[in-house]
Amino acid sequence: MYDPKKSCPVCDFKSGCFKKLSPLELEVADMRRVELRYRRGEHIAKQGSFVTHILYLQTGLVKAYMETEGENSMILNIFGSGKMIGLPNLFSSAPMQYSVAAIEDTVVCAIDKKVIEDLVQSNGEFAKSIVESINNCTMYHYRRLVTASQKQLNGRMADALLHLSDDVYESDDFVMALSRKELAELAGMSMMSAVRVIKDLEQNGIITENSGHLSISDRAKLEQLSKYG
Amino acid sequence: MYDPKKSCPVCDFKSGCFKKLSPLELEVADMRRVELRYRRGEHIAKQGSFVTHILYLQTGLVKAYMETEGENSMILNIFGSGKMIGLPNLFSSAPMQYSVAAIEDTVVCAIDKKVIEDLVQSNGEFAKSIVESINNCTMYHYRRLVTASQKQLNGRMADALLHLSDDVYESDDFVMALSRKELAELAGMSMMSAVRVIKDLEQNGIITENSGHLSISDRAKLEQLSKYG
DNA sequence: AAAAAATATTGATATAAATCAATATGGATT
DNA sequence: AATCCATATTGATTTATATCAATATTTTTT
Repeated sequence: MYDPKKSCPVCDFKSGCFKKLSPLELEVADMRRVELRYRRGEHIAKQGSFVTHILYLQTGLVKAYMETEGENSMILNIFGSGKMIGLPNLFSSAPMQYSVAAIEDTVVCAIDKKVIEDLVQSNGEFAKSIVESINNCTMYHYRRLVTASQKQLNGRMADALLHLSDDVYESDDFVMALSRKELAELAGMSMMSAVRVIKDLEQNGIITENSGHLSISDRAKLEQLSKYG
Repeated sequence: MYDPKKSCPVCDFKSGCFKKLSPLELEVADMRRVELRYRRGEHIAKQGSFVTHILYLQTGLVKAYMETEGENSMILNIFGSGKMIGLPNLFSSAPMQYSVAAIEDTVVCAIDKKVIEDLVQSNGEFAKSIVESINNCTMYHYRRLVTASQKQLNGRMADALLHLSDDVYESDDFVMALSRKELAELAGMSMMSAVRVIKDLEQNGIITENSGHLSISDRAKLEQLSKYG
């Protein structure tokens, strides 16, 4: 059922930052790592728990979300393959700020946090690429904050869809793995509002949806909604 | 008018991460640095411009804010002395994502970005402390995002005040340097709403304000508002 | 295949918060 | 001290969006 796990040095799914490592460094990382498989819907990490490992997303799709007072949580980010999860907890004993769950079947490498921390300190190129990776997230969160606090329904949904298209699927045409509820939690609105807004986008020919497949048919308009809507 | 500027190796205002540097490294940084003084209200950095320097806030108080479509901008963060500004732009050619302006008279060290980047790559302890610093910001932005998208007026203002008290002034009792408009932009609401909410907090004995001095008289209630309000 | 459960859709209503508008206050400038 | 301008305050109204409630559809379980 499980493929035999490949060791880091010969792994084809290597993350950008791991390409900066020597064979020896990769060996060390390999010894402090486990490969984990999750099915659609399964929990991967729980908000409030200790962070002992950094997760590298080999294949699949996950959501990082904050569970808040009240029942609706809020999705911080959707991560596709190649992304690292947990970097904000490097050099910190703070508990996990968010939970992680699989949206699609997912394979994760869990690497001892200490190994990553040591590499940041001992390998300048690696440190650089970790900082780059964290900073990309920061930029996204800035935009996200503006979206959340200044835009209304159409603009918020447009931003959520553009994020999926640009950063996650890297295509105008993708299998929409998120439920309406999840889309609502990503865009920051109630599920009912999400349904209405999406219906509206379809009726205006901005997006097309059939059998779980979403395509952005009028990107220009969607971007305009993101700006002014 | 200007004090003679002290060189980095003997500076008492040194940031945490600079304490990790050797005298030689400090010399190098010192040569690629200018000290700048700004008066209350002055612009320090402009959104959209190239980022050539990392700013170290020696003394004073500044706001980092995003200028958005429409006229109200949004304040991302208030920084007091000892903070570094511009770290998210390390190893990136992206333009400045936000503007920075002085709220109080402020002294800033502007250090060549390249110098900081080189130090991250060559000095592991320095890299560690830069990552720590970025990650603290990230944690704040996560909380901020939840505030913006899930809380209503009272909770949003409570969070803004708690941020000022906990992270900026580190006291329950401080000179409120922000105008109502700025408080509104920090809490994510209209200025009129900010006025009303603050009036309410005063009437309920949660905060006290006189002659520009704010004190949190009932922190427990304020924290409760942050949670459920 | 039938039943049950979860998810999605739609319309009607309630509510939070923005906007509009008028007035007040406090600093700055002359 | 008088004028001016920016900031602040307050009430009335409008608007966006959540909530409530009913129904439909899809998915899962039996």
